[in-house]
Amino acid sequence: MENYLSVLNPEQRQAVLHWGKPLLILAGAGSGKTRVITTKIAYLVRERGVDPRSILAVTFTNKAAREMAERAQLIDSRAAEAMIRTFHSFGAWFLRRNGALIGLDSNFVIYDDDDTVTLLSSIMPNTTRAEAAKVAHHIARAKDYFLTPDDPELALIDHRPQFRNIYKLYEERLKAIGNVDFGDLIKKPVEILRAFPEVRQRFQDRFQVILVDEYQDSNVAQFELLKELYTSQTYLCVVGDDDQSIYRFRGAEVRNILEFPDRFSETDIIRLERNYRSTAPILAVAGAVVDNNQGRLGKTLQAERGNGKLPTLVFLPDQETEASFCAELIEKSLRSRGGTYSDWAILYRTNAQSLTFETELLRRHIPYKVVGSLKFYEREEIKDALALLSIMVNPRDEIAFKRVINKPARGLGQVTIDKIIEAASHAEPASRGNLLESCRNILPELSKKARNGLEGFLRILAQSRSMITTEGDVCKNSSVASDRLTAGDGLSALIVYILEASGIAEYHATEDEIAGTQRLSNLQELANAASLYPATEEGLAEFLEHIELDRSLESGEESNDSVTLITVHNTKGLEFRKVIITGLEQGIFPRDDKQDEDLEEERRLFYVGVTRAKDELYLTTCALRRMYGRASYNQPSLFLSEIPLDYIKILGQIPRGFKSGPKSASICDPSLHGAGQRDAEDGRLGPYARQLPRAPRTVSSDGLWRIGASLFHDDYGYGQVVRISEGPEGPLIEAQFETGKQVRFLSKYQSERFMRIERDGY
DNA sequence: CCCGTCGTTATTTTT
DNA sequence: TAACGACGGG
Repeated sequence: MENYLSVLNPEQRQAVLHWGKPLLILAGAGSGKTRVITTKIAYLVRERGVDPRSILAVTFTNKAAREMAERAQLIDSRAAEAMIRTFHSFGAWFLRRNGALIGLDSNFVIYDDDDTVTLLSSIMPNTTRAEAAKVAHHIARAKDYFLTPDDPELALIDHRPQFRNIYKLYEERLKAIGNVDFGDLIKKPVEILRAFPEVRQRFQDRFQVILVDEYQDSNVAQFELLKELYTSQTYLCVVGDDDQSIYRFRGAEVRNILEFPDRFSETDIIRLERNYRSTAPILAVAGAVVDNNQGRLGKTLQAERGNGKLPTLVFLPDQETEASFCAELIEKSLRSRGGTYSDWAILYRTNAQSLTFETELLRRHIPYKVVGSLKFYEREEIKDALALLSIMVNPRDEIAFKRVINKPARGLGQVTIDKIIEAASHAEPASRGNLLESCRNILPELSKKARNGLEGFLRILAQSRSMITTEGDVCKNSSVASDRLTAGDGLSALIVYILEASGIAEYHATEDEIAGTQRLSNLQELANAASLYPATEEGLAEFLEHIELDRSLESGEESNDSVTLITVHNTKGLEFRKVIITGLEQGIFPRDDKQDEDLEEERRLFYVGVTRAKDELYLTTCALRRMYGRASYNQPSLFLSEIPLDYIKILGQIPRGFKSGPKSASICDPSLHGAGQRDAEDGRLGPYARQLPRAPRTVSSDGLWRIGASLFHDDYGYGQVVRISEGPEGPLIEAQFETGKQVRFLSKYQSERFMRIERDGY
């Protein structure tokens, strides 16, 4: 392990060894960012004598947090004691310990977006769920931007005067219930740190080192959290890539990273620009497009892997042809050049686009998997099961209560349920809001049928409770007559019991029979997942928190070889040997309502997609697309026109009016581009202009080509070099093929695709 | 209680 | 277009 620093390149090593002033590491795609962070954690513990418990490393995904912890521990096992968590998991950890200061019980349950919408619906009677969802979205954004209901800036999120009141009401209800939403996991800790200096002091003393990964995705509230934890004694290091900030619509604030050097004085900046993932032509395309963004710190990726295949841009008539083109491309490639299905990923902007690909791949028996569409925890049966568990943890959870109190039907109508909730809200302070207690009190008033049903429900919950307050295996003695589900260890036995006894299992088993669904097996899967947790109060709370905060499903069936269908957003952090980015049309990607900052974000999204590719990149665009039952003729994506023509190989019919990017050598040479009308628009052409125009050459400056030289190309057949010019990217070769195709390519990007068949004398 | 039909409604989604 | 939820007839 003494050599763990020697595997780093100079910039990486500099980033690892850096200490003192705040540090911003601008880590380009594929530049070994994770290696740097993990090595840095280990280095701090090992060489700088930093107590691992004083290190706080925050990420955005559980996957990233896990990977970071694992890899740091591989270098130094003491790193296990560092606090490596997601922002939200850190917030939950903080609130369980300090929430009491603002009247939050430690047994809170974390509401997901769906629960939030349900709660809002109950606050806003006579509104549709869609409307409630919109308000919920706005409240979530407000929290992301650290705005309270009385903040004047709230109008920037939702200008309607009643929004403020609804938000306030929502906060009151959430507080009465004793639960929190995702936004609270960040916002409330900040409020506590601000209101209680002694708490702030404690945390500032504890965390001497703060590392933040994917900093470009942080929101305003998260920035505020960092500010509260930060002192001049703290070593703060953030890592990110402004070009990969793609979650603005969820409150991510790219300015956090852009303005980091302004917010923390004397910031050092280290750029990691060596890319170990993609070949040069792929990075050239990525760079050419993202360079059109104004709001960026700027960096240029260097391809450590060197040259490779030129990316291909394909013009297609419609989405069916697009799907069959992709399928054929994959099949042909596998046949002629080998490789596996899992080398391939088909990327699209919106989930709806996956359908055509699925149909086509299915038809051709090409194995595929759709990433991200599995919404396991949003399924009705799973939400039912979680609601039962939530009530056990927090008997004030009215959303969970309403969900399962009359499911399956126990003869409890809307009126009775409202009465129970109403009574609970007026109870003595000690049991205020406690719905189970309220149920007990109301029993005498009910009809026989309703009373029996409710008594049965309470008995089941009481029995479940007895299973977790006592030690260990008592659970297995309490099994129910039926055996739809199989109980495993620990908490799974409790879940199986409560699902069977409550009738939820039966309810969904019936549903399975009718609709041929897999609900029971989903419930079984949930129970299985719980077997890792002890059947104790803490185990149950931990299980629920884990589920709320980590919804990525690690399904065990990842081993089979298949093509990946995935939205561009979902590809972040992933890589594939061969990537096809589809639907590159104006209106789809980018959506045509996007302007300014939103357009720049779409461009970053395109950049993310392109930089996923290791070896081969294909871009497809359709003239006609049917969406939502409407056919529309779309222009090729703006981003395609930002790619210099000589950076790509083009297949299919180029629509008239399509122009390639302005910054390549080709566009700089007026003789190649008639009017060169873009030049005037683009001020950045200035520096290049001085190199132009240049006299036509007969021999390229690198000596590889001369006019008249013969060459061969896989797709275009035989041809001749007709023009040679020198651009800022080196010699630019223009060739005329027998098929009539005229192609321009940069000499330095010539691959095996442009084969010289007559050796020049140079 | 079950099934068919109509109407609605469609970005992206780490937590 | 197509998928899903709400509602009403049998």
